[in-house]
Amino acid sequence: MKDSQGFFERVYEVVRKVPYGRVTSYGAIARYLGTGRSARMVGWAMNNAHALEDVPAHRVLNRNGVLTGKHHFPGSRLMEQLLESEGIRIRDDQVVEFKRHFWDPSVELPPPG
DNA sequence: CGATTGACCGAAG
DNA sequence: CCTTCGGCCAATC
Repeated sequence: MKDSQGFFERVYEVVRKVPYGRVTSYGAIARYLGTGRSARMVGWAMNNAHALEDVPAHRVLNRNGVLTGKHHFPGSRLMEQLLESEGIRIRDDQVVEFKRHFWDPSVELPPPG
C-alpha cells in the first residue's frame, strides 16, 4: 500500500515513533531515511504534517535544538508549551540540554529494511 | 516548463 | 567566532 507514494509518509512514520519527552532534528530523520543531505525535505514534509494528528511536529527541531518551526504552529508559544508539557525546558526558543533530550532515530530505531 | 522557495546541514573563508 | 555558499529534492508560482 502507499509505500512509495510519499517520502512524507516515511518522515511521519519516524516522527510518530519519537518517544514522549524526547526531541529529534530534521537532519537526524533525513539521515535515517537515507536522504541525509535533504533535511529540507523533512521540513517540507512537516509542513504537510498539519494534515495528520499522530505527527508530533513539535518534537522536531533543527540540529541546534532551536524551535525553528514554532512560527508554523498556531498561537505563538504552543510549540514551547507542548515541549514544556513533556518535561522539556525551553529557553529563548531553544531546548535546554537539547542533546540530553535528543533522540536519534538512526540509533534508537532499527535500520530501515 | 523555468525559477523560486523551504520548519536544514555542513563546510569554508 | 561569524558570515557566506553549496547541495539536496519537492512543491508552488
